[in-house]
Amino acid sequence: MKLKDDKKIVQIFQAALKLVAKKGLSGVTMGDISREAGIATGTLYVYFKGKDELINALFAACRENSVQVSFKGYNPQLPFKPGFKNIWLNILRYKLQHFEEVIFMEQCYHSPFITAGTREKAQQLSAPFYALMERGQKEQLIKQTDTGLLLIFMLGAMNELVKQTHYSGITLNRSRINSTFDLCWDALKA
Amino acid sequence: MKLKDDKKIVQIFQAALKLVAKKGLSGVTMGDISREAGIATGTLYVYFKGKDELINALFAACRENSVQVSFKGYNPQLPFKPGFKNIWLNILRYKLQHFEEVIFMEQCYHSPFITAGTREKAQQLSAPFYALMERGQKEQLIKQTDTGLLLIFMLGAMNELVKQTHYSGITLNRSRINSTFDLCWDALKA
DNA sequence: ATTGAAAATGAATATTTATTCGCTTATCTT
DNA sequence: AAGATAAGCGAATAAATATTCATTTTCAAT
Repeated sequence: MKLKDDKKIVQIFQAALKLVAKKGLSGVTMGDISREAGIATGTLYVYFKGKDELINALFAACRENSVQVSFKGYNPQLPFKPGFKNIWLNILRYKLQHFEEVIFMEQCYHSPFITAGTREKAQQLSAPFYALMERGQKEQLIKQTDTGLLLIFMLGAMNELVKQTHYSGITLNRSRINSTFDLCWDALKA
Repeated sequence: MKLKDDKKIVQIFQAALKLVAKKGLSGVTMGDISREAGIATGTLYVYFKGKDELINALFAACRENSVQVSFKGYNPQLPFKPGFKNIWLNILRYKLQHFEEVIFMEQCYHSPFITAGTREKAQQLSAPFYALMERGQKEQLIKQTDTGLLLIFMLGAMNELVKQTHYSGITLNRSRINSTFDLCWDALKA
């Protein structure tokens, strides 16, 4: 009995991400994915029931991964602002290093592939972000505006930053990253 | 001699926008579009060479329209901040009222449909936005950070705001809109 | 009213793409 | 080492989709 290879799933996911970032969700076929992953088309169907399942699985994996990485090194005992910056940097770094995931997630949101269930689960993973904002409000450090609004503002700006960085070839050196954090902090701070 | 009907092009565009916002670019077929527009599939090919041309034309039309609307009522003689808020509100209102275009543009960016030429032309239309930021900097009212960065920040946040507003059913009443403007202004102000 | 040129139609065709399946190859168990 | 079980293959098939085209309808000019 040979076992399904986890490494191969990673290969498939990476192939799909690369292709979607390059050509968009609508431009990517199962044939493209298998070729890019270096396996036969039929093999895709050993790992996933079909295209839908593949896309949903990838979507869920990306989401889980990104949330998990965001809070790496966060210690609620320490003061708010450095902790917040830590998370902000985690997110930005993640998005920069996983640009393809950013694009993939964006393209998926309005696709017929992602099921309500998958979407739901993704949403639930946002809870820690809300909690973070509430802490900042409790400590009177950030504005008493709806936390959803604050998060949208912060994450939307970051997303666009990452995308435009890629297109326009701006390099995000440390100084530019700090400038951007300052924009964000000035926006949110009480 | 019967003439091609401009109203029909609008119908086609609106059908395409509606469907893309609902199902994503990858979920929309020429058949869907013609059905939604209330015309025969073959008629689409009277107006456009094919799907590519249709998508590119719609992309260009959306972009031109949105830029044009953004500067409505802007008078460079008047002080910067109210002028800036005027434009900011124009953009926000436009995006809220034309949610489908927001989604369509987003989905297009990484699709194989949009040609380099179309993309180029869209980019050129950004010039007035850069000029606006430069004015604010000259008057020492906003941060001396790279204008591209400032714009990305502002527009990215708005885009996400509009999207999340639709999903989560937040209603953007006047007070909430003003809160969001304050976030934006605090971010940019010197 | 008649006519001609263009628009509109939608069934038929061509093309693309997802999925299946009979077969081969690899790996685990005994 | 042999047998069994599952992975891997890719050509063949099925399904979905774009595009064409022979025909009909519309409408402005005469």
